[in-house]
Amino acid sequence: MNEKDKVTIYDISEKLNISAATVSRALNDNPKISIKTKELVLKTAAAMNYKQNRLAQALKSGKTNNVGVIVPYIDRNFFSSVIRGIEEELSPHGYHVIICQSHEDVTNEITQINTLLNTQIDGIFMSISKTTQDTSHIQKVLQEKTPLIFFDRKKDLPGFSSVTIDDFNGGFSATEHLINQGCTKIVHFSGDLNLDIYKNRCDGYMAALKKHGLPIRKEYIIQVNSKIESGASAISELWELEDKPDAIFSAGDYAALGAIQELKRRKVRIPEDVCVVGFSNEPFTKYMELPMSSVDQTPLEMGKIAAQVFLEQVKGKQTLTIEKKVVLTPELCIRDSSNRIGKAIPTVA
Amino acid sequence: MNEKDKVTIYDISEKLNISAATVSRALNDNPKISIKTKELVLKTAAAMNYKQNRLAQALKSGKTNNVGVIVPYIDRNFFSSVIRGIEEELSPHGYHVIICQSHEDVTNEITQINTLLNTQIDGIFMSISKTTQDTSHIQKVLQEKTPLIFFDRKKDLPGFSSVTIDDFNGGFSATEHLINQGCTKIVHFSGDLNLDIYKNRCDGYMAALKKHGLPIRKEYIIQVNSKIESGASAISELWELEDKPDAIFSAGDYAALGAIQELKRRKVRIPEDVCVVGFSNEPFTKYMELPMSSVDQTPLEMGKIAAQVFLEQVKGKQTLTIEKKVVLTPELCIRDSSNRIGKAIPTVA
DNA sequence: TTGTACGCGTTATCAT
DNA sequence: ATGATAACGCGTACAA
Repeated sequence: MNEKDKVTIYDISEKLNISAATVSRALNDNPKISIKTKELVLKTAAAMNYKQNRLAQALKSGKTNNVGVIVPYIDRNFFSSVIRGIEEELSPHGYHVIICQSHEDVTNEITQINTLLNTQIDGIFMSISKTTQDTSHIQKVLQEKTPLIFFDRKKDLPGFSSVTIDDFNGGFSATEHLINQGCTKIVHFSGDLNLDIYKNRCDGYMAALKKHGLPIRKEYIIQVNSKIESGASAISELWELEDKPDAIFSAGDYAALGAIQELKRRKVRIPEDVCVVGFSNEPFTKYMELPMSSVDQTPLEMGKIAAQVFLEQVKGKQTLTIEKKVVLTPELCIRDSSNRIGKAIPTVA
Repeated sequence: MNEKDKVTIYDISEKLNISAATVSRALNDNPKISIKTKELVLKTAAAMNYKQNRLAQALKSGKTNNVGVIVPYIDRNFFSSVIRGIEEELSPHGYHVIICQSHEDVTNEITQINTLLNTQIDGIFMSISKTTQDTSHIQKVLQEKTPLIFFDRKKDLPGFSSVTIDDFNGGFSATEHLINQGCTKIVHFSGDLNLDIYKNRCDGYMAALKKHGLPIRKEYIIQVNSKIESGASAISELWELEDKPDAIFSAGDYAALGAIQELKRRKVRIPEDVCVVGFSNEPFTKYMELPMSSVDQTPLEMGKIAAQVFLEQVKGKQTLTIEKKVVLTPELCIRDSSNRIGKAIPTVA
């Protein structure tokens, strides 16, 4: 009873002395078929261990039921959470999720979009890499009438939907929270300003300062990367200044962590002397020596909503260029690193 | 210049007044073709923005260049790291990685294997769910002559390759390390013993005790899940005992974290009174109040090696049932939570 | 070196 | 209700 070769609808049509077309109809709930033969087909199909070849189906229909997701790195908590959201929303609809990593390199991004297109995926989800400037490779996707949905890191291009968080709001509320804690000299660790998300967080930061009548000081805005060391050395730099800051709002959690480590090394008290707020709400933030405040980007929800946008898009195919921009509100998680309430605020010497 | 419909080899054969076969040959570096026409085809193909339809190719060849990965949850650091390893090793060879989540439920696992098989993937990588007992759905994969490679959580079945870590060794060395710190009353938080990995860690623990002449006490082996609360309540239970332990070796980091939190609440000093070692080396362990010792499972490497095993398997197709078992050695990362000796030494990432 | 013809497994159109 | 046939896009024996 070994089935070495796949059984096709022809095998079963032969066995039943009917045509392959009828078999196909039976398998696809086609109304134009008698219940008798339908049941017969279904039964023997099961008996013969028949499996639909979705490849052939796909070639015929032009739909693969596969989508591609392009992210910088899949093992970054934020991205894997978004992917989880996408997968969980899409798999009940029969879609499979293919993952690609750009390693923050446009070159990879380009080839991945191309090979993804070649495999005839039904849609692409993508967070652009830091090095993506030119967008011609993305524009090309539009011509293939393949839906591409940006999440988190997007480019503002006509014809593309996106799901992002309100990074301006995130930066604004984090900064305002620090002001409410009594901080007035607030430093911002900014990320790569080529990415809108970091630009917006920075804008939000500045807007909050402005609203509260605080000066925007150039030397208080420092470009860092997402490494711990980067945050630490930024602190070293800052502590050379005459006028030392009393708060850090970092656009990333790792830089914030590095800052905290370096501040401790310098015996600076947190949050008494300096408050710190990060961004991303990485899992480690709540388990730190001093649980760190951070802005949560609700990645799971972001993934689910991106998937929903995709589903809408493929359903209502008539409207070719649907363009939907969803903006989620981030959530500020206040923890000990920026919570002075309940702690005695020391008199400044 | 809008190309609404995909251009095929027929379109380009028409334009050049040659046969589609010749075009195909040109595109595939077939030796039986003149350099002239080959270059001509390549040039016009590029000009017409031709893209291979890998779907048709796949249907023809029986190879999709897709592999499936089935894990409980994709946003768990360990799994996303393994997947990263698989992706990075396989993508240079033209493979795409499809991800599936079992949510620790065999039912999902079964349907995922089936749909994956229907889409004609070239291979499956999988870590079984906690609830997987019966393995008939896995056995079926063998008949389809589709390679399936286990990683981390495996079932010992003939015909299947696997890449795992030596969990026995992990449990053994962690326990021995605790003994070397002077601990004699060592508790083990065990995971679900349905999974070999947890059984082996437990066996390693017991072997270390035995080797050093320490008794194996039933009340010192506690079954926990991978939640923080589970570790905390285990401590509460243990602290009811007359004879309180002086060390915890947990088969998971989250339970270990819960234990540490509860111990602190009870003013138990770590590592002076109780040493703690976890398992998995989750990112948060090194950023904790007290950086936690843990056993690293080298997930990235595990993924890469699993991918290599797969590649070998599809290359040397002649040998049908190759069965390769790779066992990696885990790495004990000693940090403050179990380091009574050089306490001042800061832990390296 | 190039062209012809067929098949991969399905589904859809047209007859019957 | 069912059957024959074409077509999806490609690769490849076989023939020329």
